[in-house]
Amino acid sequence: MGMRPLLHPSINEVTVEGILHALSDPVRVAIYADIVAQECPHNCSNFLRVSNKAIPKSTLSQHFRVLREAGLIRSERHGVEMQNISRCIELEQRFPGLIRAIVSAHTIQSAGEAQTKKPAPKRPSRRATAQ
Amino acid sequence: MGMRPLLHPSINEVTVEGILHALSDPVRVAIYADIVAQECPHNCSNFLRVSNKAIPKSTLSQHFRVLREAGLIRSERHGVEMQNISRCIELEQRFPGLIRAIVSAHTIQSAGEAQTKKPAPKRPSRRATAQ
DNA sequence: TTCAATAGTTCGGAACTACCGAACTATTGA
DNA sequence: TCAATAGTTCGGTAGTTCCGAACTATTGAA
Repeated sequence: MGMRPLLHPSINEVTVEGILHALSDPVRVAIYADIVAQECPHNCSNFLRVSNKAIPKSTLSQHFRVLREAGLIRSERHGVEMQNISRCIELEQRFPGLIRAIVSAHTIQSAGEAQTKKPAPKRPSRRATAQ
Repeated sequence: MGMRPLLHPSINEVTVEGILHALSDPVRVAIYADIVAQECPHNCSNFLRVSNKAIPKSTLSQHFRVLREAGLIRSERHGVEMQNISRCIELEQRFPGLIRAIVSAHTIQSAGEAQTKKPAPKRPSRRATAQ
């Protein structure tokens, strides 16, 4: 099966639920925060290098797809690599303050976690920690 | 099996991921927006009366539990009914601007949907509309 | 006190979603 | 043409969500 073309929703197809769902995963919100902060060319390989996490590349690929299809990022192939950029200007127009507030909340939480020194008590999480 | 006591996380156990996950469901964000807007005593029955949706009460009960365990609401039994109130003051301290931005985005989106008159193209949605 | 009504919770299974290894496509540079 | 690199798709399993049925809990009558 060939590769499907990357699909990006138009800005007014973007939903709050889609955005919140996409960013309700600790890995995805970390990826997205990185992209927004524009620390380097943003793609799967780079994320693995920067964050020293061991995430399977198939999983990472899915995460980028979720971010893309939620309207959070725009992905473009550049040679053998992918370039992912934030769509935050468009998003700011549609939902003022939303992205900023989420990224800021993520930063606050990360800072708090770093202080308490515990590896990762982060989430409500699917899998494990069930009710 | 008896009923378990309702559990509310302390404010610093509350996570961004938990909040975003809880509000990434169209029904839950609608419930929560209602609670924040303080339109009436907030509970399952009232939500069914106010929004004219037909949601099974077991599902609704789960939705309230998710909101509660994400730290978004505080639930208290009052006689035969439940009273659910927003924890927005605490939340505003922990994650400034977050709740406001999400509720505001939800309002913007709802307004847009009302205009286009389509019944409900809302979601990224589980079930149906699979990729 | 017993009973019916109301409000919400829990259980269980079906339907759905996510994760990740393996196999694949795509591009570049030797 | 071929190896290397980067990412995607597939498939199966593991986890999550939904919702009807059965349950618990509280109130207000009879």
